Amino acid sequence: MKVDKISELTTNRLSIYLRCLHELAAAHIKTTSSDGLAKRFNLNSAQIRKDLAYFGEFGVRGVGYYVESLRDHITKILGLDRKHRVCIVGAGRLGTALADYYGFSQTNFEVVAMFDSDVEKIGQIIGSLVVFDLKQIAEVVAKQQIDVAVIAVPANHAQSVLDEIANAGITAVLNFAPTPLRHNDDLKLKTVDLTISLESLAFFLAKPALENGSIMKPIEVNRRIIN
Amino acid sequence: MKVDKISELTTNRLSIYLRCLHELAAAHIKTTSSDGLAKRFNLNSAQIRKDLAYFGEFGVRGVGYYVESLRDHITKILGLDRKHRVCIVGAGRLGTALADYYGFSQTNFEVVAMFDSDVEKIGQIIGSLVVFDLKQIAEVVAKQQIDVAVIAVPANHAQSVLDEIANAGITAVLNFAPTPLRHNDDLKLKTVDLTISLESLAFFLAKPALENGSIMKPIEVNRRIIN
DNA sequence: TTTACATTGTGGAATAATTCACGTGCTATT
DNA sequence: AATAGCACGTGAATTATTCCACAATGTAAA
Repeated sequence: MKVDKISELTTNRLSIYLRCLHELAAAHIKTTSSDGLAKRFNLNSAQIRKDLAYFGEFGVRGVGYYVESLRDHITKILGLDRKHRVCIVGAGRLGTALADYYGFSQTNFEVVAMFDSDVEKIGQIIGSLVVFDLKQIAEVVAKQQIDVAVIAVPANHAQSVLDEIANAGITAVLNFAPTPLRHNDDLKLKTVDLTISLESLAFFLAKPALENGSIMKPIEVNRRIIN
Repeated sequence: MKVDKISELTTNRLSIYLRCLHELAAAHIKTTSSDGLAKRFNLNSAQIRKDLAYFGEFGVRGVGYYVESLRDHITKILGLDRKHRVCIVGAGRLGTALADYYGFSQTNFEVVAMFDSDVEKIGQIIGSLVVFDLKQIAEVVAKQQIDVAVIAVPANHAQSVLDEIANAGITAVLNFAPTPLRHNDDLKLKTVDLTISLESLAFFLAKPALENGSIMKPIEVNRRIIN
């Protein structure tokens, strides 16, 4: 199959498939099928086959996919076959919570440094990490070979923090500050905006019940997993 | 304009516009235009006009949009003109960080209760909140008039927690557990999956540099804000 | 009042994403 | 070895989303 660019929707789904494959492998299940996976996630099976086919022919007709083999392929595709070294900028509540977020260590991400500009916080020890002065970021990033940064500072500081991160040579950033950020094209910025998520719930609550279908429709289990 | 269903992409953008309108209003700016907004977010101006037009004709031709009036309209559309009462299930690191997350209080969301099943945590005081036993959720939700729940428990407990939340009558849930969850159609579930976000960064880092365009292209400022 | 100008609201084109549907190739059984 | 059955891989159809382009409609100035 030929494609110029892989959609982020596709790579997001690969993450989901991968997690499922880990579970199947742990349960000693040897093979699975696009249909089997699709049912778990309430996705279309053709979509799963297509997502995978962008990267190669991993399946066997009449059989499906070998769980361990597919898991290894996706792991490689997503670049999870090597360790990623992460720093967190912002040693507040959110930053410290993220510092020992289980999900990070789960998949080859390791938080190796924290930064802050607040003199009260610099030097503090959080978990097993010392909080560095943000001014030192370039040197620490170089020495520690950090390749991913997390922004966990208030919105009004996020742009300058991002600039410093970019300056330090980091090209992959996960941002929790609810604000638009400017950046060069060679830096990948992923923003997790909790405010938007919350407000989309509020919109749902604001809609008249009829529109939501909660009154008219009979009880029904929905297996939708991706919002 | 006539539409059956508003896309979530549209409502997410409304949140973004709203935040910007708050800033403009704070700066005493009276009017703005779809083009002015579009430039801030690197969006197409027609898209902004269309997003707004789904809900009414808020603009004035030749002038643009009155900042305060548009802000008020969007606030109402998103259901942010009334308080939402939030509970957080899971009093671990993430849950407690979320409990006093500034962004919540920013837009009419108030965290009014926390729950956990761990006897060590029940009864603890976090900020100004006591951690309740999850078993009590139905009665607390009713008494406190809670309408939004946040799931901040490990993935393996998330499904049963969601079931209890749904049972308690809550219909809007923000989920941080990285796992697919089953639910009825009359419940709105929004999942924030940090693992997927991280892995999409890893994919970017894994791609050969040429594909990313970092070598071939001249320096250029990208104003992209939505990933 | 007329004219010049700015910006909306929107039909329709273009692009992107999902789903259908079917030929292909592999396995298993007889 | 032949046949049946299953599930992949993928071109084509459908659906969703974004963007273009322009008539409509407002303001402001002469």
